[in-house]
Order: sequence, then structure tokens, then C-alpha cells
Amino acid sequence: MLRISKLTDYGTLVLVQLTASGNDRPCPASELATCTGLALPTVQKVLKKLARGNLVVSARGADGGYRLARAPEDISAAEVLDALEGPVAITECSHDDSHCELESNCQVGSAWQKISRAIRAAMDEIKLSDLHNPPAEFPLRYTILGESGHADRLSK
Amino acid sequence: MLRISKLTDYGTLVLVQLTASGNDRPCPASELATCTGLALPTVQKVLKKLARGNLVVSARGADGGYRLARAPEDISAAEVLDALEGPVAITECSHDDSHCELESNCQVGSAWQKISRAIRAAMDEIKLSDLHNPPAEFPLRYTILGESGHADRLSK
DNA sequence: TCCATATTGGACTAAAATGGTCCTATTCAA
DNA sequence: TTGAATAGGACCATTTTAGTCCAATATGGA
Repeated sequence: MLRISKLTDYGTLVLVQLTASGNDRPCPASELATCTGLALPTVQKVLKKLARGNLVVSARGADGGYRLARAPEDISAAEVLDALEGPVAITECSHDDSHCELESNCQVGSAWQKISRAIRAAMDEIKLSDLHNPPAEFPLRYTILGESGHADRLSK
Repeated sequence: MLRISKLTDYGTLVLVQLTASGNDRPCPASELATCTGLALPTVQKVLKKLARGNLVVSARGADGGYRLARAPEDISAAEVLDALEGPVAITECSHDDSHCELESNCQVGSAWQKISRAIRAAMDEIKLSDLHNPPAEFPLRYTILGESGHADRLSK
């Protein structure tokens, strides 16, 4: 269903580790590797992606390392996914495709896109601090169907 | 983010087509292929998966074909994903892994699993009939954070 | 200045998943 | 019996993913 790549999983591990160890000093990749039990090259790769996604800031040279770019409450799960999986389009509706001529089909495409946008919006609300200390449930709710036959609008 | 494979997209197309064309007679794969503009072998493959997922029923032989197993209101998006993507585990927490010894890490794993379960629950509420005639938005809502610091429970 | 410590960026390979096609067997109705 | 149709796999090409490694660069301290 929601397929999360291992890289994303590792990245979350690393981010949580950074969260847990305070954020006062830069933490070298080697230390994160030993703390998480992951292979060093893998941790390095993940950290590079996280840095490019502006979730961590790097300090080069001796006493260098990585630290969170923001407070854990200000880093969302959606950002983590973006940084590590890239902005993966759900279903790319290639407009020159023949089957997109049929209007009913494109409605389908847009339906999945809408669903994905909704999920993404929900992910925006889940923060790194939630992942660090997860609640019993993440109460994602799909509020359905006024008598219009259409779903109510998102209240947010 | 929510990555949907092309197969799933095609499958949804086919299901919507079956929905749109009524459900009185079995619809052969060839007809669905021409209606959707998809290649016949692809449509056949998709239909086989849908049949194994009990979303469509097949009739073999002359005048055979496929029809929806249930009313469009009784087929959920989650079922479609299950049938076409398989029950993809998000993050398999292999218990013998060394890094799972660290309790904080496993908390992460469970966090993603909880998120995925929440998304899945939301998908259960979205029906084929919604995909056929999608609303302006799918109002997925993540209701957050009582003062406990933990999220409120799903009310459903 | 020199050296050890770190990140940066990219290349690279192996393995797995995905998309798409095709073939043979089986089933059913006329 | 014959033709239309599904059932079930096998198959291959392509892409994605995981994981490793290397040369270059930056930093702080002796």
C-alpha cells in the first residue's frame, strides 16, 4: 500500500537518532552508523539526501557532522518522504497518450491524484517528533459523503 | 509518495469501465481493451489479478467475460490496491536484525506501520463509485494532538 | 603548514521489482 | 465440433533500488 523504501526507513532512523541525541553538536555519520547499527556508506548516502532536502545541515571538516536543520516539531513526515523518495508522481497523466482521450479514464487518474494529495496533506501534519515518540494510532480520518453525494471539504 | 503502479492504474480504469457500462452482461477483455485504449494482454493480466482478488467474476467460454463481483459502492480502493499490488508490507521489521535491538529504532518502524494502517483504513472508506465519479476533494483528515501530546484516537 | 577528520558528489554494480507480451490448456455455447 | 473466451504461467526487457566505493574538498588543531 504505502510503500516506503528502505532508504526512507533508514533515513527516519537517522533523523530520530539525531532527535534523541539532542541537537547541540554536529554528529558525524560514523557515530550515527554505530548508533543505528546501519552500514556507514548507507548512512552517508541517506544523510546526503537529507541534506539536499534541507532536513539536516552539514558541517565539514574536523568536528563536523550533521544536525537537524529545524526542531523535530517542524519537520514533517511528508518532507522526509520528499527528501528520500523524491517527488514521486503517483500517476503521471501523459497528455499525449491515446487512452487519456477518454474522459472517464482521466477522471480515474485525477481521483488517484486527489487521494494522494489528501494523504500528502495528512503527512504534512505528522512531525518528526511524532515519529520519535509515536502515538498509539495515527487517526487519519476520511470524512465522507454529505447528501450531495460528494465528500465534505477538508476543514483545515 | 503514495506510489501507485501502472498496473493498478490500469486496473482502476478497467473497473471504472465495468462500472460505467452497467453490469448486466459479462464483458470480454477484448471489449475492455478497446474501450480503455489499453493493450489487450495488459488488460487480460489486470483482469486475472482482479479476479483472484474477488473484485470481478469471470465467465469462461463463448459469451463469457468479466463483471463486477459486487456493486461499485461495495468495492473499496483498499481492495483494489490489495488485489493489484499485493499486500505490500511497508517496512518489514525483521526481528533478528541487529539494529532492531535498539528500542528507539523499532519505535520508528512501528510509527510507519501505524501511519500505513491509518491510510489503509481511510482507503477502506473510498469506494469504486467514488473513483467513478470523484468528489472535488478526498477530505482525509489527520486529527492531531490533544494536550496529552499524543494524537486523539480514531473515532470511527 | 601538515595532517587527520568529515562531508560532497558522483560512479558503479548487483539484485529486485515492474511492465508488457506470449503460449498452452481449459471452458462454454451454438 | 468449433470458435470465443478465460486461466495460469513463463518469459524478457527495462527500470528502480540497495549498497559500496572513490576522488575532491573543507575544517580544525598541532
